[in-house]
Amino acid sequence: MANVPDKPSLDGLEARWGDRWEADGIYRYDPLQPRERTFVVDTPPPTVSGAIHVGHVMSYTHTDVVVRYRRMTGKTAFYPIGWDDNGLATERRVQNYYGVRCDPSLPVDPAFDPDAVDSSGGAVRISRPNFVELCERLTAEDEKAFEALFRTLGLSVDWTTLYTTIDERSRRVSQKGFLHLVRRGLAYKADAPTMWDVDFQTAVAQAEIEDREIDGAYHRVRFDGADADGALEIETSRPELIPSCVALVVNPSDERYRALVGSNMVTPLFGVEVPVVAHRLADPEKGTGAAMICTFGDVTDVQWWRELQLPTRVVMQRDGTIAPPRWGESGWPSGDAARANEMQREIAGMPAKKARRRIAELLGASGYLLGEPQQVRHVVKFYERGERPLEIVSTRQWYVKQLEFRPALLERGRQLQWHPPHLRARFESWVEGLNSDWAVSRQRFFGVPFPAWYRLDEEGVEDFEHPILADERSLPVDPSTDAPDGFGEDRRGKPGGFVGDPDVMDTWATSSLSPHIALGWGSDDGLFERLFPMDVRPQAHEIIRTWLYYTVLRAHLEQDSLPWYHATISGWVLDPDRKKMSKSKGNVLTPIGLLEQYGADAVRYWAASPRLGVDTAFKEEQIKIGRRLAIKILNASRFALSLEALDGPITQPLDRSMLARLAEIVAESTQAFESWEHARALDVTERFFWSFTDDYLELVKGRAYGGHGPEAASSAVTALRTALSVLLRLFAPFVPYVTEEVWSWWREGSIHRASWPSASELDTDADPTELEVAASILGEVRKTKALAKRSLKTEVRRAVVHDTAERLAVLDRVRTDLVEAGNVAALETRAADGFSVDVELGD
RNA sequence: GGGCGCGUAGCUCAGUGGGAGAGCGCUUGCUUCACACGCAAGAGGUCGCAGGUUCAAAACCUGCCGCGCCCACCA
Repeated sequence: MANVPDKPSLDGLEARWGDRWEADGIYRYDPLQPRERTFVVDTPPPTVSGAIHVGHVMSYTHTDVVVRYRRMTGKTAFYPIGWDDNGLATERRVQNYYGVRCDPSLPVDPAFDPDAVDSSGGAVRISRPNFVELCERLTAEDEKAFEALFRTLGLSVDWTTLYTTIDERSRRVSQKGFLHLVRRGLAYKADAPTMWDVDFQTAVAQAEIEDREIDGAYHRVRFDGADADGALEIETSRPELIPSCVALVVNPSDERYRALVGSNMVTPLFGVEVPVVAHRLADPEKGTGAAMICTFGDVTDVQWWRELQLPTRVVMQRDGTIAPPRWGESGWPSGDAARANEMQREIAGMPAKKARRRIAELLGASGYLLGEPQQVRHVVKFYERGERPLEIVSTRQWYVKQLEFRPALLERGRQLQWHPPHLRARFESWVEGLNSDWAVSRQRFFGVPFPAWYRLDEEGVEDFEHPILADERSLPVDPSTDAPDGFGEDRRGKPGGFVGDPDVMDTWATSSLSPHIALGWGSDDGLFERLFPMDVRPQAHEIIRTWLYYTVLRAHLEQDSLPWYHATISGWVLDPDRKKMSKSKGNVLTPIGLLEQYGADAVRYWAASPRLGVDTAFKEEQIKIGRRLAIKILNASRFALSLEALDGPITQPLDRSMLARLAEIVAESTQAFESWEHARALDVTERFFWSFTDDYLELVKGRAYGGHGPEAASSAVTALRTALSVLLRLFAPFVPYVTEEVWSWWREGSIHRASWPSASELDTDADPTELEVAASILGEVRKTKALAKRSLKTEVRRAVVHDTAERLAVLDRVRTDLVEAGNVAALETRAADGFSVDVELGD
């Protein structure tokens, strides 16, 4: 009946079964199934410009295991796949890979050859179309690598659903979502201070900011009173911003300065009169208790500037250098405008760091710097992909409202079922800490453009207050090449004509619509309406504040709903020293070699072992164990399937007992999966499996070969095959290749479309005790042989089992198997309170 | 400063009211007719510390110590 190979092997299973599954459409979504029989996953589209590492393997395996389980319970899976290729991550990779920079002012070079770029003299500037072409070219290559990995790993995604975050569907959905927000007043354009990366020269959002500790220096600086009496000392790490100082601030309760509040002081070097103001956020404990307010040094400055309605005097330019004098001889509200301009010329064009040193010298020379600058390590905000501290500059950006929805979003967080539950706290602390609306426009190139244009008045000045929005039916549009309705392309850039919005969306503005993209929101096949909200969002914990948060926000605003019912959060894979893997540390482990060396099942076994939410140190040993398991499955199956005896009724107590125990395992595994605890499901199955091979198989081996007659043999064989069928299915979500291979030896169809085992297939009337008693006695016999350094074949002349009457009665039912497996000549029993076995070995 | 999590054998981790566990590693054996990519066995732990609750605590409570992360602050 079974077609069992002589030398079963794991080699080549990935390619063989991968092709077969694809050809047979095993993992294809079935749109005819009703929603309740569909399992819908918001698969993370990985950032293809990033390194493939073992963390991907772990988190994607976690999801795949769960999907495979659901599929076997009779559901069809909508398990899409996408690539996140849009955005700054790709641009940065293209810049480094080809040695280029995008310069939108350059015309297209039709003859541009990326392979001929000579960047030895610094990055080569190329046009925007040429740059975007390179982005597309490189991401296409990166996507191939990811697809190869995901296919080898055996992810059961439906490859017909493939999308990328820059493709036409994603652009259409992103633009449609944006237009809805604008029309409902939930997105708006504003000119306001924004966090700004001076190298990438783009706005960034709060979610993309990280703190880093860097070297700095506190400078103690004296401000003289405007009326010649009184002076105020402040401490600042950014003296180069003195020209943009608009006020000094103290705490209203600070007795030391109370008298000065309301008076004016004069900025050193620049001679500008600024008021002393009081505000609760001024901390008397910090520095001198008095601080200067600049436009803008940090977010507190912005808050002071806004709440105290201070003037604006910006000196920091978008490229991170100090602006040249721009207020003219009379423009400075300074007692000595000529000197102020002279001072600014001293630092104009310098990057902040250099200007800081120069200003410190000038302050020192004129006696305003008190003591030496004090070197400190301090924490500064950086764009997560950036290299220099963020500046705050005033720019016109699109924003999505979020501040006013904080209470509603917290409630959404409570409705969502988190696995593990405690990670909801991260979501909550993020929502509670939001300090501004979402700055969603980026001054970049490889992204989804805003479907908006601006009219030019007769002077050619843009009317930002009244954007022309694209018609939803025309999406996606590119306002840099498409003209708005009612305008010909010849009106572009002309007075009385229009210009396109030059910006692109934050990549999260697209990714936050991943359920909408995957389900084809806005297309008329009804898929979105049927399957939204999805069942589960799987992801890693570091992007709770970005991807998870933004997706919840968008679904709340657009659908007044959660985007999914569950969120499963995988931990990180740490390096063996428990350090986070990162490119800069050079400790990133790529899984490709591991997959080649150990096989996909082994790697998946390792990946599925940690629970959700737990960071785990990488251990190659765990992968070897996975391989050992896969090989064991192969060999145990070969044994069970190559026995000659025919199937027959399961009559023997040991056989029934084993199946009864297996029924418990089925129940435990099922319950674990239903509780989203895949690791426990694997653990209970694996634990049983090893005792199955070590104890049960050994106990019935002689009988199965026919040593006690055909009926006893067929009972064993049938029990073995019944158990094998169940075990293979319990293992199938974790090790899909080896289980499919074995299944194919004796069963029709794919195991991955077989039904999840149920206790009703097994003997639930029997008692698992027989197996347990037999195994424990066999263990004692083995121990005696091992301690005597004898072969396990050694005959036992006499074994005396001491145990309770109940257990001795149980023993009696499995006596034959036990005697055979232990090679026991005489097995005697004695009633006793506790369990022990006296073993007398033969010669 | 606020929050979350963790601390169990050399290592990686499971166990959440009643016997201190698994795998790896180590040690010692065993060519046993599914498997030497194997099998069997052994050694190894005051369950971070202190107090409390309980007949009973690794588990529950309180405090402390250590580690990691998140948020906030960051003059």
